[in-house]
Amino acid sequence: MEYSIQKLSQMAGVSSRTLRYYDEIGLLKPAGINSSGYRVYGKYELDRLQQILFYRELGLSLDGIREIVAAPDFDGNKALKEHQARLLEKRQRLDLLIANVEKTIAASEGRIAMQDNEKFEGFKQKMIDDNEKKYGQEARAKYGDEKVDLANRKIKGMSKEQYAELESLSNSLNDTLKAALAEGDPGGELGQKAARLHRQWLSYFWDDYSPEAHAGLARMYVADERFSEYYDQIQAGAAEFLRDAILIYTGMKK
Amino acid sequence: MEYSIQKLSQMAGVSSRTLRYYDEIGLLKPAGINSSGYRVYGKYELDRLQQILFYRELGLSLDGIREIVAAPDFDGNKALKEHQARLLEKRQRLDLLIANVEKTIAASEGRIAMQDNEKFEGFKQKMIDDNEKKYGQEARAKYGDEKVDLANRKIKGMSKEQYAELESLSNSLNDTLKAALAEGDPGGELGQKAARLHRQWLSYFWDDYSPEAHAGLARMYVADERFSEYYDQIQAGAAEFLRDAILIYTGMKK
DNA sequence: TTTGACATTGACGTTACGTCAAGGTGTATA
DNA sequence: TATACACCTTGACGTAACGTCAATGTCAAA
Repeated sequence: MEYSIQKLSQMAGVSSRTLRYYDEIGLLKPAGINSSGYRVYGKYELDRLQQILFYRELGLSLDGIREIVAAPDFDGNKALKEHQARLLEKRQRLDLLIANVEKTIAASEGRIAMQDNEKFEGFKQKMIDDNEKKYGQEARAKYGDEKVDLANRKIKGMSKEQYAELESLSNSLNDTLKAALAEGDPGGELGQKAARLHRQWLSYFWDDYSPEAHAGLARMYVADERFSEYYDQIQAGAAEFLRDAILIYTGMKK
Repeated sequence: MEYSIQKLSQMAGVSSRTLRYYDEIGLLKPAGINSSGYRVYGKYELDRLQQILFYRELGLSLDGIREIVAAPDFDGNKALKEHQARLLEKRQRLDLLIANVEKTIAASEGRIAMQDNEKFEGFKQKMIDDNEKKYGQEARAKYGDEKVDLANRKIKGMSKEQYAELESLSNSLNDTLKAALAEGDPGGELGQKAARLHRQWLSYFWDDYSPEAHAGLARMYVADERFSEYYDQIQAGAAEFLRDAILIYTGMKK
């Protein structure tokens, strides 16, 4: 059972260059060298190559693989579980992507109203803006980078289901806000419901809710045109109304 | 709405180096350069960057992305559907990986019999060997490289479901073969069932079935110790028995 | 005035190989 | 026996998509 470099490469489905490379970096040395200087591989090397390729398929770096297959006290189970977790995360992200692509296709085929898609874009934009408002520039120093990154990861790592929840939540918020505007009282039942929904919506991005931060954001909604524009497109004066509702909800006013 | 390179990078979640690189390769040029030589980006660039990142997430190369976002007559729908197909494939592969990892973990925790895992290894090995027998060396010239590669891709690209089917199929084959051995007649009902199952199993790897090739493989099962070893571990003489059954099934004998 | 954050270009490093180039080896065939 | 041809070797440069210095300039705040 002796294999030339090419035979082994064909069996395993890799290039012979790959095998030379693995030899070079000490990941898989041939069993020996024959009189002509050719690499000779045996059954052991085939097994080991399969192991290597297994881990490679899992997305590990060759360095990582070397550590794994070389270490005598290697806790394969632990590493595998860690990797499984990573794979599941990856699939979640992939599912989100697929949902997005599907949505984009559907939108461009006119199966769903284009407005929906615009809203999607708008929200995505607002997420980033909100986040930047709270954690941007000045706040970055205050809260530390980990928190910013955490929030960003939160948005990015959202599953399809989470995203759908978020979307229906923001729909409720919009509807409630409209109804509350008709009622006319930010401190009224509907106004306070809107504020509560807004808090729920916020909790998707912030780990640590505080009335102060919430109220601060509400004030920004009016001060910053990017936000007031967004809410006022629902109805004129909506940004101000929502601000007042939140200020009352958080106990900052009246 | 003017953004510095860093602001834009933070909003979009990429590094400023990335933006410089995109400028360098002409993928995303800043809106302008200010008096200090700083890059200045605007709303248009933000939108475009999000588009770029969207496609990047889908796994496209920057070159590919440039083509898409640069072409004015670009058929977005067609490209999107292609991407969707690619994504779905990717998820299939991921599912297979996850299933494999799960299996490996389960095996190492003793939740499933280790033999199952060994069988898995054995089968994978045998797939490669079978394939090499049919398409290796001498046959490679005859059948052409595309066919070899096609078969290899077939094995690698198998979905979890397909793999499960394949496995249950080989289980049936083993059971039938055992029963047929007890019956003792390769031409009998059970022997012929085994041959039929073997043909089905083969069809997972070969696109073009022919009785000649099938019979050829059956002869190899006895001639080559790698195969006879595998089948004889089911029961002594199994390889020979299977060969005879296949020869009868393909009309090459009696 | 100095500090510190931010910007610039330039250039080398990284991973996991692909792809020549220049040459030696082994064997089937004219 | 010559030669064609597939296979092997090492060496070295190329690739993608940035990361990571280095050296230097800009700008606002203390």
